[in-house]
Amino acid sequence: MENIDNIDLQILKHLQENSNINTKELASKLFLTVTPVYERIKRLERDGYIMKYVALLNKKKMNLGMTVFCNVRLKEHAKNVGSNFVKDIVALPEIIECYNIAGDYDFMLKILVEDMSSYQDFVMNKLSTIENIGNTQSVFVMGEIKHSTALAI
Amino acid sequence: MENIDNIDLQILKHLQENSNINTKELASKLFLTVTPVYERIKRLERDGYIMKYVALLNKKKMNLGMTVFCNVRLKEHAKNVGSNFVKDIVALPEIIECYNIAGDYDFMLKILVEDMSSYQDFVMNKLSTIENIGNTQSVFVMGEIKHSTALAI
DNA sequence: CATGAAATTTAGCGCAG
DNA sequence: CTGCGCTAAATTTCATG
Repeated sequence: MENIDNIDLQILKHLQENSNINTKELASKLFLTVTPVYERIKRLERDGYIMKYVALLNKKKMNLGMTVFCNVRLKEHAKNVGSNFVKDIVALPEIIECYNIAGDYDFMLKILVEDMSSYQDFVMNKLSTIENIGNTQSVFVMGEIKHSTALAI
Repeated sequence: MENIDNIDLQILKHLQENSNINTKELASKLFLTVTPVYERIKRLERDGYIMKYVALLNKKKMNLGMTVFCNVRLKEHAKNVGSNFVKDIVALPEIIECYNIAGDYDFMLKILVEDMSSYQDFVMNKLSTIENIGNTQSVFVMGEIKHSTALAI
């Protein structure tokens, strides 16, 4: 963030919204030629400001229209117990995100499934088989108001 | 999901992880030539399976290292009141995600800020100025275990 | 699925602040 | 001496047969 100027920020803003924009078009938006834009993008990638380029899919179309946040409390909090839990969590593809949180629960999971019965199956046959889970609380998403992958920069 | 076969799924899987892979390389992974892969990608874009292509940035590097989930309860639940709230929420760039949820609270917000004092500033000077917010509960993220934009397909 | 033209990416080189 | 513009080769995209 030290060695990154306003032009870099403009580039990042655009690439966050659409990474398939070509260098020429991006350059014209910034009133530059392709070379500086190309070199800046490469530098931003090299220096780790840009992590990766991905395609975002339509959840509904992929039959994953149901989102549930699941708060999890562990039984024990020994270090190895927590890391075993983490290893199991990472292996479950339905779990899109997992955070270690402060407050009443230890972890919050974001889970994507097709419908309620898939969620039931997930909880009964996958989540519950993970050792050391104390109790859980499911928060069902009724509507997605805003969902951005773009950072406010 | 009806008119989409296993090859399409393989393509989507790869593009979810790295959308900058070129058609030639993707084709060789799938033991195909570039033409069918190219045409399938275009079809998946046209049919809305692929929503957009984006660059994912490094939060820490962009000085947005702190994640907070904020549960919000409204005072009133009249329809126009809720939609005003939604309009205000969408306008705040710190709010990366917003869900209408079932349970004790009405909405859950995912907020990205630099540090605790930025969060205090956000709550005091931005969130609190939104009309009709009853009460809020902040859940601080201590660690990000898993964070994927890729759907499990 | 192969081919080839068009566009874009990528790299080298010279110039200005 | 860093950053920009120009030019040209390599690569990729994309329409046609």
